[in-house]
Amino acid sequence: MKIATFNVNSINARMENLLPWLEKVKPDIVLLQEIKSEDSSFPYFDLKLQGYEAKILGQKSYNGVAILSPHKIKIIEEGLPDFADENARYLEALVNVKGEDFRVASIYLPNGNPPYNDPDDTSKFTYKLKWMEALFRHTLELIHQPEPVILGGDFNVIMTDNDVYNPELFRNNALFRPEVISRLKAIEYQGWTDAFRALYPLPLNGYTYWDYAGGAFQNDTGMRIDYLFLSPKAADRLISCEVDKHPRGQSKPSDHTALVAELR
DNA sequence: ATGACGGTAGCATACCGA
Repeated sequence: MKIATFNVNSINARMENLLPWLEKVKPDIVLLQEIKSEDSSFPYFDLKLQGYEAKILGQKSYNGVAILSPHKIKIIEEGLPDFADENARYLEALVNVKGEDFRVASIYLPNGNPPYNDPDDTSKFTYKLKWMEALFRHTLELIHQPEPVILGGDFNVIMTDNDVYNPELFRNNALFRPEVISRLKAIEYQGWTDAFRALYPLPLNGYTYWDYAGGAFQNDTGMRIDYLFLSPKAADRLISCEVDKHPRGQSKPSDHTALVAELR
């Protein structure tokens, strides 16, 4: 069973990049973030031609998450339970792969940095912390589910100094603040396994994002902010987990790339 | 110190992003 997470930074702008990647990698489940589209503009037909059914929690212009699979997808949650959110950032489903149910969530955690025109505005950071606390409460339930559970997405958190090309430059950034790192660690401590780090200990670079500006991809000045977290039943079956840098090097790429794991 | 670069809405430029 192959599962991937990929922040595509607009699905409609990314189809020429995404479709060849699906064709080559053939994942059983794909968790997408930042689709930046709603039902009326989502490319259901072109994905179906590639063999993929799609379920989405859409939003115009910003955010939006989706789950793709050639197998049957049953939506369980649209948005985090018991959390009023005006943004489309959480979608949970059961996907039946070859007779077995997997519970998966596509997560687009808030960025949390202030708008450029108002650096003292902390409202986005407060929202990020609240969002993480709501996620903590829900993952506490999820880890006890009978199916293997995979949480995947763009978590917008840099966990350690080894996960960013220049830690000092980001020390005060909302992706790297101690309040945010401690909240993601608290979720991990519930018993989730960071699939990439379980197989590739520090300090190996597992960057999943490189800024469009300044030749960041060519210079490998990136950060590791996309994750696949596995419940114990899923972690016991982990075979591989790789950052697939290929789509990031193609024309018209997303600024993120895909993270792919295989479970036996 | 700042911006780079890219997407969307909608038609000039503002907002968002990591």
